[in-house]
Amino acid sequence: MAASGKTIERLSVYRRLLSMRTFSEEDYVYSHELARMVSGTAAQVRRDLMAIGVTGHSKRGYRIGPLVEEIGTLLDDPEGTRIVLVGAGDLGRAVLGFMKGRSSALTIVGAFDSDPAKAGRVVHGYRCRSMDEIEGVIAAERAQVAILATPADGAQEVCDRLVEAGVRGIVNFAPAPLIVPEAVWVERVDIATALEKVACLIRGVDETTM
Amino acid sequence: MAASGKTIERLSVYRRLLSMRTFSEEDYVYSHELARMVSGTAAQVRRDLMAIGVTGHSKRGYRIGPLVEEIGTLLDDPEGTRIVLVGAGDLGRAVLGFMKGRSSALTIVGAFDSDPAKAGRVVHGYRCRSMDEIEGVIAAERAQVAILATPADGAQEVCDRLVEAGVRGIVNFAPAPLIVPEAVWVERVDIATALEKVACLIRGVDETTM
DNA sequence: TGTGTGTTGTGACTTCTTTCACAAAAAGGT
DNA sequence: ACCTTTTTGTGAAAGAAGTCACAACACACA
Ligand SMILES: NC(=O)c1ccc[n+]([C@@H]2O[C@H](COP(=O)([O-])OP(=O)(O)OC[C@H]3O[C@@H](n4cnc5c(N)ncnc54)[C@H](O)[C@@H]3O)[C@@H](O)[C@H]2O)c1
Ligand SMILES: NC(=O)c1ccc[n+]([C@@H]2O[C@H](COP(=O)([O-])OP(=O)(O)OC[C@H]3O[C@@H](n4cnc5c(N)ncnc54)[C@H](O)[C@@H]3O)[C@@H](O)[C@H]2O)c1
Repeated sequence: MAASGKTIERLSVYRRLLSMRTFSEEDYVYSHELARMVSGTAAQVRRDLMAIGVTGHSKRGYRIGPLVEEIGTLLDDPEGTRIVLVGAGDLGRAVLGFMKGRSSALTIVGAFDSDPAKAGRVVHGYRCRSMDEIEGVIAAERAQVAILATPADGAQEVCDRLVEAGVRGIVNFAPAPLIVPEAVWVERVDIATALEKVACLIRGVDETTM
Repeated sequence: MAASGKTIERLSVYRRLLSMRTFSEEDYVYSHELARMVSGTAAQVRRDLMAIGVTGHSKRGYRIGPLVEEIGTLLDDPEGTRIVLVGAGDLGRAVLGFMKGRSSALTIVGAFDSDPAKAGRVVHGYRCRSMDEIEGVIAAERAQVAILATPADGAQEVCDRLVEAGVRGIVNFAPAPLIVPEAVWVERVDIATALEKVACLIRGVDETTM
């Protein structure tokens, strides 16, 4: 029942890929089909599904409905996850557009920016608020997670405020170190690193095939 | 000398963190300082640096200048990496803004969008072009890498064109499977997965401390 | 009923990654 | 000159992740 970080990531992807196409009550999927979608192996998919106790049928595969539901019981907080976004620049706008209209366990409960010109503006349906309000909103909404999309300068300071206000997980887009207490989880999303990795790996495909 | 994917990612981060602050010819950094910045361990940092043959000094640490340079010889293609961006929506704009003005081994050589209304528009200094031109630009510029920032629908089709035109690495933001030949490297960047992972991990911190 | 085919579930194995732990090196003080 | 402190470099151990291989099962069709 204990799923590792890697498994959690893949389960999230399986679910999204399955949810994208409509399926009926009696649709099944094979481990090798999921594997192909994520460029993995069938054995790995079966291990992942084993980790959350999902069981399939020989010769038919896994029933999609229960599979999606079971992934949900692992990934989704039954009380919902409430998220604040800090930094309503280009990237913040993209994230808001992306989150908009997803009926899911993840809800944006506030978008914040330090720029007074941004306060009050509505971005993709979310009203941008002043940073002064952020502690209040986090407390009132009991937000557990923050998306940090400010420039690197000042990211640590914003981070400290978020943690102090009760946030326990941060998705960090800023290319800054972010020092946090142990109880807080930081997930770095780094486009520059992704590009550099790809650029590096496509040279020398022979060695380091990973 | 063979660096794994994980090591490459961390080296990229070390370099960026070091490059952010100015340093003089004789500045040194300790493995534990780098470790703190990436929430890792000193031993791991030393292993990473060992992988690229960088050597430090007892009691003084690693000389920053040569370290940054040596990371560069691993990560950077000496001929430069030329990148095309497909999908000049919110996310594409954010990426263009992010890439703009970085004097680095990574260069955006074209931005493309299927929306005729977008063609000709200039985004963060990059002129958005019609999809008709993409094969020509990839060939003329010898672009090796693409950033895919279109909706999931049609992502596979765009991907096929990119691969056919000669692209060998793709950073994929679209929540779509992307089936590619073995010789092409796809790096998925997935905000939804990052959020779900954080949301999942901050519950149950006791178990699965990874 | 029996045979053939294709898939799951999983123990065992392999490979990759991280951590541990300590000798050796360098610097500073006395 | 010697001792103390701090840090590197790395072999060895531990741990995590991924792969293999195959028994067990389910279905199809004769
Ligand atoms: N755009 C990308 O693809 C990309 C990729 C990786 C990382 N990033 C990073 O994400 C961050 C945001 O990128 P962007 O393109 O949206 O930049 P941006 O300049 O368009 O937006 C930044 C926003 O943050 C606000 N801000 C600045 N300081 C703040 C503070 N202390 N508190 C609250 N809000 C503050 C600004 O007012 C602005 O609206 C940057 O750190 C960037 O390096 C961006
Ligand atoms: N915004 C985010 O934070 C985020 C996060 C994860 C994934 N994504 C994904 O990134 C993609 C882009 O997001 P966005 O917010 O920029 O969306 P968007 O709708 O703002 O932009 C998409 C752009 O792609 C263009 N486009 C559509 N089909 C195309 C095609 N076949 N060829 C070329 N261009 C095409 C559209 O004209 C539009 O300009 C989406 O797949 C989204 O799911 C976004």
